[in-house]
Amino acid sequence: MLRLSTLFVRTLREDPADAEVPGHKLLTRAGYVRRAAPGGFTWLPLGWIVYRNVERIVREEMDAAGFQEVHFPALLPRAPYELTNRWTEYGDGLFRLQDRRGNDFLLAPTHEEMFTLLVKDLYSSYKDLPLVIYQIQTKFRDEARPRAGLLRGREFVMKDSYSFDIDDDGLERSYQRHREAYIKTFDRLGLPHVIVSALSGAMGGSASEEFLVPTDVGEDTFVRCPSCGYAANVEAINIAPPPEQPVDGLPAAQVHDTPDTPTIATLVDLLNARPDLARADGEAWTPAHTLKNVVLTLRNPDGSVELLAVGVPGDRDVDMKRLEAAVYPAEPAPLGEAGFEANPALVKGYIGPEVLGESSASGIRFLVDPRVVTGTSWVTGANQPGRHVVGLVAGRDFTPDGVIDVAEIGAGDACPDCGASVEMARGVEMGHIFQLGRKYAEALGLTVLGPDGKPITVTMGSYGIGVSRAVAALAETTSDEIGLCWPREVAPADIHLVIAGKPGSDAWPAAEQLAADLEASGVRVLLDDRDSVSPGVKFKDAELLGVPTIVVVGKGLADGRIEVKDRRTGERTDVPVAEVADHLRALVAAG
RNA sequence: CGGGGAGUAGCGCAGCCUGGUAGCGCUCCUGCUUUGGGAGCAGGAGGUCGCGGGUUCAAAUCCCGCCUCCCCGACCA
Repeated sequence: MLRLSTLFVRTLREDPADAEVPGHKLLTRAGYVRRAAPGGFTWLPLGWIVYRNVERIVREEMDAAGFQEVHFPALLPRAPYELTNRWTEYGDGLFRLQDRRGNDFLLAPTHEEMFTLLVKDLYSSYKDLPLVIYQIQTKFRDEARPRAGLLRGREFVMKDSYSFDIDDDGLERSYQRHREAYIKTFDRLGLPHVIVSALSGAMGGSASEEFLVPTDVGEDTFVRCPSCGYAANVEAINIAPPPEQPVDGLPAAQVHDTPDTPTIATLVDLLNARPDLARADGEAWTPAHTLKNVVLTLRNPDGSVELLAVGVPGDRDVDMKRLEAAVYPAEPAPLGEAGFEANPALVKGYIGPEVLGESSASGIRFLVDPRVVTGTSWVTGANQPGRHVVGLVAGRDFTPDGVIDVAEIGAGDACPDCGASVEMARGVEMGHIFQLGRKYAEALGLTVLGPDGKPITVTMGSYGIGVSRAVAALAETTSDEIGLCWPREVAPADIHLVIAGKPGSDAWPAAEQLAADLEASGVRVLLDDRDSVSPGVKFKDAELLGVPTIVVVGKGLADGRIEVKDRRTGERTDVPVAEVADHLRALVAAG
């Protein structure tokens, strides 16, 4: 039994100044966590109970799925990460340190290498597979900017599991087992979630899905189709290209003077103001009729830098996150003034396809949005200051080097599957299941002997759940204006029992007896037995702390009644004293 | 990495412009009163004013440097 008279907790009346998101404010005000370092948090007793409940649920569901728990050090030597090149590839996000002899170590951001090497160490036959092992371990990432409290720290707890199979079918089965286990896990945690298509990325592999918890404070943006159920991270969505059109009969491209049109908006205004440039179909010009060509630098992991030109319809901007994802592991950056000076063929504000492309004079690789299909006609830069070309037709007047799908996605865009309008929403990435493939097995030499005595390279999957982050996500999604509001299975207690009578009154022994009765039958009780604290304070604290059921022993006792209040709905029920214990046991059993 | 804002008691803030005994609310402690919606009265505790340097008779306050935290941004040609 937890007693508020002795519990190590202090609730705050005011919001902490360094907290921004609602869940973080409440976790701090309710005395669940304290910030201890930039991106690092101390768990207080109530928070730690909730954390361990979340961890227990995750562990139980992993075990139920037949996965086996192991535990690696968080402090690892450099060598394994050198073998996969991640010592350097991970960049500034990796915490590196040295021991007293100057040997390099790291605080692990993930453990693919260690899992792979462990299996290589112990297993050598196809008969040993499939295998899934997991751990629940503190991870370290040197985030450039920790934010939103526990949601994005530099030290956090993650459950990561890895599957090992001899072929793609086996990998698919391991993947599906995780998918099902994750759905059960999130349902039990009481976390609303959306499964979205995610990037398989440059890591290879065919399938990747994220479990997102929808909330405005999430840092991932995803699209959802209300019509067919399609859902995808904006980084992973592939838009459906329009059909190609015949180029025959389209008017020839013409270059026009377009003074004072440094932006798309001014260009469109000018086009519409010029009768001689009226569109053949009689419609007004819109930004969607223009082709905007953005030149970027790409820095490769080996340090080399190349240029890339991206052509997108003028009504859309390049989405930086989608671009980063599309060119990973290279890092994109704007060209900048120096870049324009170094490439005189590029006329700022008037870049057109003629000077772009690997076979052009500039040699700059030129990739276009999927909407720029053969037969589409565009207004775009004429590579001279103050001039644009009208009627430049893809497939006739220019041929890009390829397609890149990095334009911004917006609400109302067509669903790639069914064509209906999609919705946009934000979410927190709570889980990620991912078919890794053979990248790590190849890099680290993980093979097993097959039935024919020949080595088979193992294929792997990796699957994560943010455990500490789940506590924050729960605080974010289940709380309200007055406080936290935990799902029962993760709550620090089942019953928050408030003694609202005067010290020395009947309420005290009655509440003590009820608490003891409940505890004896396995119901977890948080008893507010503080004297010299007014009932008002106790009620406010009960609402703030977020235990799902609040029981008040007070003035109703004179009539033989005890008040039972549902934290979420606020609904109050008066229950006769003789029945209240059974009533509460039934509530708890019902979840 | 760029731009803003901030750092003064455990928490939230004022004071700084115009240099001169460091303040308010909450919390905490003592006593009395109070006990169904963040109580009242009285008394009290609690400070390296982020760090370092400088100017000055005198610096929370002015000047220089640094550190840290929070927010926004990171492309729009």
